[in-house]
Amino acid sequence: MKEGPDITRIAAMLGEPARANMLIALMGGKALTAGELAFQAGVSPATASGHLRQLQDTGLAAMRRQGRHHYFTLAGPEVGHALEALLGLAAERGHLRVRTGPRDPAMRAARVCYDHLAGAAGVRIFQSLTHQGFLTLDAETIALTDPGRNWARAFGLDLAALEQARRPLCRTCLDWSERRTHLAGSLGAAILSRLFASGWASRLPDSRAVVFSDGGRSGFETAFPLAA
Amino acid sequence: MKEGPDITRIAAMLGEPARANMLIALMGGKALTAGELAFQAGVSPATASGHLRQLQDTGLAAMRRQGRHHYFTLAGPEVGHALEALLGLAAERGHLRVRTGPRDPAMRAARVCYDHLAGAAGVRIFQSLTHQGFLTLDAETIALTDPGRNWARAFGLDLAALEQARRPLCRTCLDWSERRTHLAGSLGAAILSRLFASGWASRLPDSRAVVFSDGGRSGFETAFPLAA
DNA sequence: CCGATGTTTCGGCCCGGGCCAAAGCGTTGC
DNA sequence: GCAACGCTTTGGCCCGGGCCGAAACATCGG
Repeated sequence: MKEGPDITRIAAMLGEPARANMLIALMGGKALTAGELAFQAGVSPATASGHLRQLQDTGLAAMRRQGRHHYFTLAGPEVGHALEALLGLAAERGHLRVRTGPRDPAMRAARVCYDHLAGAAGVRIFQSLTHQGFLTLDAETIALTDPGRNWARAFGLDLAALEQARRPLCRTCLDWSERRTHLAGSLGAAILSRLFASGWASRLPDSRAVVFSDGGRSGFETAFPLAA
Repeated sequence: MKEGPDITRIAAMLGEPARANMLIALMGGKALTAGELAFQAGVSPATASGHLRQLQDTGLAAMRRQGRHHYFTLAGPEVGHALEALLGLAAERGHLRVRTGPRDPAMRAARVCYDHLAGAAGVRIFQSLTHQGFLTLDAETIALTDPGRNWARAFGLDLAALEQARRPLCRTCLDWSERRTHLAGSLGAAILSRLFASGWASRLPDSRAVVFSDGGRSGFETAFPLAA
């Protein structure tokens, strides 16, 4: 009965509040320094350093040194996806963190999921693109159609550069708040950066929540119409 | 930074080898007694009992008393899916359990994933049904087409009964060994039971691995042809 | 009833691992 | 250079929780 992968090392990492807090903070997609992560997790720098080493050893986090700062990120999109999956199960089982504050509604509306947009707004993007025939869902993967490629260019994305990347262009990710699929992959990431660059949306400080400006909201709604 | 669900309770459950072993044993879909789970996990009955209580308290396992036996199962399909997701990340990160024995190839070929078929054979079912136009993938869900309904009836499934159930008819589940989608949901479960009932396949004792009989294999391959 | 079997509860041992303060390295800036 | 800053390492404390044996509880068969 000892076949297959070993869950326990990874799960043990996520099972410690300090480490889980760090990883969830990193789901914002921004690289954070060891000190910032220590603060987020509510532990001393020394303790945080130990945890961060473990996260690297298990392949969940990656480090980049820059001067005297050490910047950490999730080790890859898959880590973000696994976290979102666990968040989904936890939400379903009613395991909630204590201080579910006023930011919670904002998180449900729109939030950063590692490097792409999740929440109601993320789901809307996905549905709009599929209903307009810009995305097709095949047996295994989802892909951009030719009309979809035109749309992407019109939206201001550099498709050539995106397809250069090693990671898949399109990928689905399951949402813990909406229980629906939203768009991940390099395309999902590019759309999010476009939203930020165009000033339509911006991040709430120290949070994964994303808020739209007034003009941004209406622009978003016309750019991603729902089924006619 | 305290919004959203709390991962740690669930992750801590999976982070302890004894509990993880129990849950993985339960992924076979069969209800197991406390004693059997104790043996699977390699701990004393007393220890196992404590773990099983915790698994129930966190909503991961469910118990049904039957005489002096207490039968345990996973608390729902979502638990199985979350486990499979973690297994996928662990496999990708190279965290392998120690004694990866001769049963490993069999597991990759075909295994039970909670209540449906996974592994190469499970992926084949999914691909065959989609290529033949029996399944459609919509933005959010997958569904059986009208030709698909005819196929299902011809295959000996009681569609009316399946649609009666509260759980969705079709659902996708990501495979740790194949890294592809396979079919879950009540339809996936029904197909698996049909394979067992028809004698085409059977379970390896004390394992999640599924083996085909000689006739069963050829029957399976004609019943689920790959793309023409 | 009484003993056999399966499961849970209780008590106590003990180890892993989280935690911090203090000391040790690197890097940056003056 | 030297001092300030950021991070890591070390050492030691301590608590949570896994583990088991023994005893209590439940169920079944006779």
